[in-house]
Amino acid sequence: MAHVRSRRAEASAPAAAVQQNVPDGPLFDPVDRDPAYTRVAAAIEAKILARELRAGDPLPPETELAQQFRVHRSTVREALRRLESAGLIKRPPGAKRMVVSRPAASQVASGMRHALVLHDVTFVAVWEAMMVIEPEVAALAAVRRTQADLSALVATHEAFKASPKGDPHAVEIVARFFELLGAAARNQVLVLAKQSLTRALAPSLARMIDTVPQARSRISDAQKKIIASLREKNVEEARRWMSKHVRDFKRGYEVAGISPETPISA
Amino acid sequence: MAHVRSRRAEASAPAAAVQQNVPDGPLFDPVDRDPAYTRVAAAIEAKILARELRAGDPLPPETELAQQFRVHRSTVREALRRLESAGLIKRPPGAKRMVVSRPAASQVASGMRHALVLHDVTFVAVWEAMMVIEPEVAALAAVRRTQADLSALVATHEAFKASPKGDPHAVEIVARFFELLGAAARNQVLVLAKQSLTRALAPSLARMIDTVPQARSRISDAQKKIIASLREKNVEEARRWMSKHVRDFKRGYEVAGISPETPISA
DNA sequence: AGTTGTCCTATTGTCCGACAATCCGACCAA
DNA sequence: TTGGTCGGATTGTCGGACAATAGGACAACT
Repeated sequence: MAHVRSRRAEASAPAAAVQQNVPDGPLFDPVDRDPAYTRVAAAIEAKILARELRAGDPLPPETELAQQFRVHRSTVREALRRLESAGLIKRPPGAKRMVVSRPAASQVASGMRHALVLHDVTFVAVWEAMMVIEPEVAALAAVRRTQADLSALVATHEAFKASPKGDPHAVEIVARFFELLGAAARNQVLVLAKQSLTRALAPSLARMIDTVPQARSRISDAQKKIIASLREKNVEEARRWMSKHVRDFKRGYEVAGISPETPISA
Repeated sequence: MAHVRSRRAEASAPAAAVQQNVPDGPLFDPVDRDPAYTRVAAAIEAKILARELRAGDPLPPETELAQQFRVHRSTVREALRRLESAGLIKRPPGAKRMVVSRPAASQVASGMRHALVLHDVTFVAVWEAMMVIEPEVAALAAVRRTQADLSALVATHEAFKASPKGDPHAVEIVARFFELLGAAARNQVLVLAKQSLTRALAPSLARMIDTVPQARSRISDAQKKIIASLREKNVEEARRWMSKHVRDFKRGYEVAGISPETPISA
């Protein structure tokens, strides 16, 4: 395995190219100089996106990859961390080799949550997005829901009603209700987007529910009405009640004295 | 720096713990055994999300991190690749040290695109999501747009009209139009979601525009109408025209003879 | 004064080589 | 069938090394 000690040559060749007067813009483009681990990662990523490597396929062992790419194993490993974090590969619990995988919804959601948090996105911004998406999801769900969807929603609704007063779990149940609704809407894209929003909102929502006494009953009521609308496949009602439901969140914040400009917390 | 050769001890201690009969659920939780690079990454990530490390702050040099965490530099580097791919840290072009950063919108979008592609999400699914989001974004934009937003939109619209027939660039201009609209709506969350959708749709959209002769003029027309609605701050019209605009995309696909079930391509 | 060349140091990118822990399958004993 | 034991394959981690580059300081040149 030959040492790679030729970066200078690689970099200076283009810079020494013919020079001419060019009216506008920079004369040269910045020369490509991404590290090997980036290229290795990109190469593997490309094969995955092109389906040459399918989800579930085991990746060749690190040593072999190193030989093929003509880089050191450490370099390969850095590339693998890249892909791992992107959710393109993962290690099944208790397995040795890495396998190709499809990014889990939760992974995408958490990526978006990070972005929202670090960009100081406020509660209203997320809420506004929910106001846009959720009612339409409910409408879709009213059309497409199966019996199984209904049962799952009912079960979750019951779980919420049964959850004790100060239960920190309650928010998770609310979140699950939203997720099930997304599933019933049969649209993976919206599910992904929704999930990100719910997850981002969850922590502050928890505070709100604990603070506002009426919150629990209002939520429970809305859930009941939404389920009923879905059962009757009443699109308009589903949309309307979900709208109300989400709007209530903001009201809850106001009642709790939390500013709408509160940034999403980590 | 001491070698760490004690994984067995660490792992078997809990497994050797007291055993008792427990009625339900597994007797033991799976023992934590994530590799060091994961923990290092998690530790740094936590500090970033907690704002102890702010965007722009330079990360300590790898050697120093290695000393602090008591791990080898290679291990630190693997952790850094993780964070890098998550967009939490990056290297400013031509800099040496890594700096803390906030995940760029484009990064989140490309993550979601990967997910959509690998989950075989179809064109209709993305289109449906656009039908949900875009009209509302247009409505918001009609309320919040500034003069500058209008100018930018107009400029892009002109660019689209001016783009030559077979220009593969045209789609990018269409995408930009959508992005500007998102910016005008002043909601970062929706911008993020939108961007993912547009990006995911772009490649197949390109094929459609090239195939369907009327596509260009219809798009141009819709853009004009949308801009006009924003100018007048006419919320209803904005929503209506955007709805039409997006609906047209699907029509274009039908005319082009592309199945709505076509999966999003890479 | 502005440009260019030289030298140093801090830090990254990459490599080499090594070894313990673990997984896996095969093979054997009870 | 169930429960050891054994060897090979592969990962996680480490120590250690060196070239390449960024950034700064400072002298030399025009």
